[in-house]
Amino acid sequence: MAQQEDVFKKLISHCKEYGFVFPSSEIYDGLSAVYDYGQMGVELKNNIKKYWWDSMVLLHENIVGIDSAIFMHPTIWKASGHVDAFNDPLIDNKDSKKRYRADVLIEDLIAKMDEKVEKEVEKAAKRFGDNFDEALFRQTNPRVQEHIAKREELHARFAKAMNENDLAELRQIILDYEIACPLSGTRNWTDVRQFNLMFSTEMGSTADGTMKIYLRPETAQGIFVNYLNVQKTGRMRIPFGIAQIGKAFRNEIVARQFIFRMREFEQMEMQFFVRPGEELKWFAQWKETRLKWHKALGLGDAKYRYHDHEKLAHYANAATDIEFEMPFGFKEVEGIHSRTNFDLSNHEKYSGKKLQYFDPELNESYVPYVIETSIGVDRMFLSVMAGSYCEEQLPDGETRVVLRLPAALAPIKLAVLPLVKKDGLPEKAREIMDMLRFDFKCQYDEKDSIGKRYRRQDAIGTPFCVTVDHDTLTDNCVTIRFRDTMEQKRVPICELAQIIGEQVSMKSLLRKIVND
RNA sequence: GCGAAAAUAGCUCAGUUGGUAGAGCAUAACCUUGCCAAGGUUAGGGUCGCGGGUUCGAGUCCCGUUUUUCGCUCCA
Repeated sequence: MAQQEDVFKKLISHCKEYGFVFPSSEIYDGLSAVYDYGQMGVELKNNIKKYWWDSMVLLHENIVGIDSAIFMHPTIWKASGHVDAFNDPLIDNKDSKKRYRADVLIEDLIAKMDEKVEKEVEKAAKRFGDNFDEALFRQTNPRVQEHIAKREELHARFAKAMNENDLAELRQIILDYEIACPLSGTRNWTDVRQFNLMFSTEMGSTADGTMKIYLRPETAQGIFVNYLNVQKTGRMRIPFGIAQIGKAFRNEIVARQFIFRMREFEQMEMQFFVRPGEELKWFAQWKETRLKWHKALGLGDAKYRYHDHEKLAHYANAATDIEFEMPFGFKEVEGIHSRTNFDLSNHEKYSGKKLQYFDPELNESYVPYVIETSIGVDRMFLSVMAGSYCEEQLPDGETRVVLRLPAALAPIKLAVLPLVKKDGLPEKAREIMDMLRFDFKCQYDEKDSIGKRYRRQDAIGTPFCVTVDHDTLTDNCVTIRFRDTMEQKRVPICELAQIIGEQVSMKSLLRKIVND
């Protein structure tokens, strides 16, 4: 474990040192759990997105993409259940370190007070037997009256505090009524805090005409609210899917572990609309398809596993994660959920619009069921980096740091290196650059010894180095050096585009998914 | 959120009982070599995370704060 933490630290340093990931706002001490992608990182990230996008919309006739806005009508988040699920006033007991909903603690106390009244009534009923006038007893008994008064006082105070969202008052109630933690028994409470996992802002520039809106906590809803638009204008027939890549925002209580859990993150989601009753069949199929997509990268099949959910979210009837072995253990990279018709039927309810699909084969209308595949781009990025980072012991005793990135994802596809920076070799190298730059992201380097330059390219995962030497000027051949094996091969310049093209194209990855 | 540890150059780290900041690598220039990181000369780069305090004097001691990592907690 200590060794694994070590690898993780090295990976974070490597990301910074070679321009993959920087802490956000670094010159201002950074912003907690926010990161920026650098010049290498953005290329890798874009390539990951392209691999996913092509695997969805290129390989499936019945999947199309959209790009919906981050701002959405606020009612959408009521319909999706996000507003209700995360609007609770929470309080922590410092001794037991347990977190409670402040309103529930107080409601429990009120319930206890009610019980006391009922007990008094029960006792009196036993004592007086048949002659007992319960209503009269409740109205006149001083002890009952005392309980009820106390209860009413608390209830009024509580209701007012909840109404005004007065968190300090909620805490004061807990202190005044000496509510103790059920676990530790102490009254050592933190402040009451409102935890809303959605970021909010205001739309409209004048003070009175504003509307509270949220930054979307998932991209899925943008697909749901557009599903009929797409279905009708694209003449889609069930089953069909809609794919989307975009930013989402969650105000996590604890955001940590580098780019693994961030408050601003990017999702690649595909919602697949199916007939009711067929959802579990499709769920199983997508589970398989998605794992194949991951494994095609060649980072090692043993690094992936499924994690089936036992506790299901409010919208799901089946769910599984694809986990990747990060330096800090197996962690979720992608979720595959059978979301039933929860979202669409709720949007019907809240919007008042029919969101049904007419199935010409069954000759009936229904609200489709949905299978969701949802993958975090940043987590995927981290898994690719972690799976590629390698400190290799060479036969001569040297250590080589090499990023064994899948060639199709590598930020730089090839480096063009003149063996010496004189005798016309740089000019020849530039010629080769000019020839290949339209097809591949190339880098030119003439500084330092050739070995050093190879290692620099290894560190950023460049799969090919092309070296121009004195013979090149006469025979028009160059040495191509392969990152993973360090092997070298002499090839004619005119063959370079083909040799490299085969290896670095997305096609080579996509074919693996289709053929296997 | 609670607890622990840490923060000094782009990276990894030294820095003595408190006395005005160093190395290696990296970066840039020139010379040299030329197929797997290690030659020479030179240069740039740090208000030691930030803010207070103690002191004649703080990178060093004290307090607060920010950020990061780890453990709990949370994660629709």
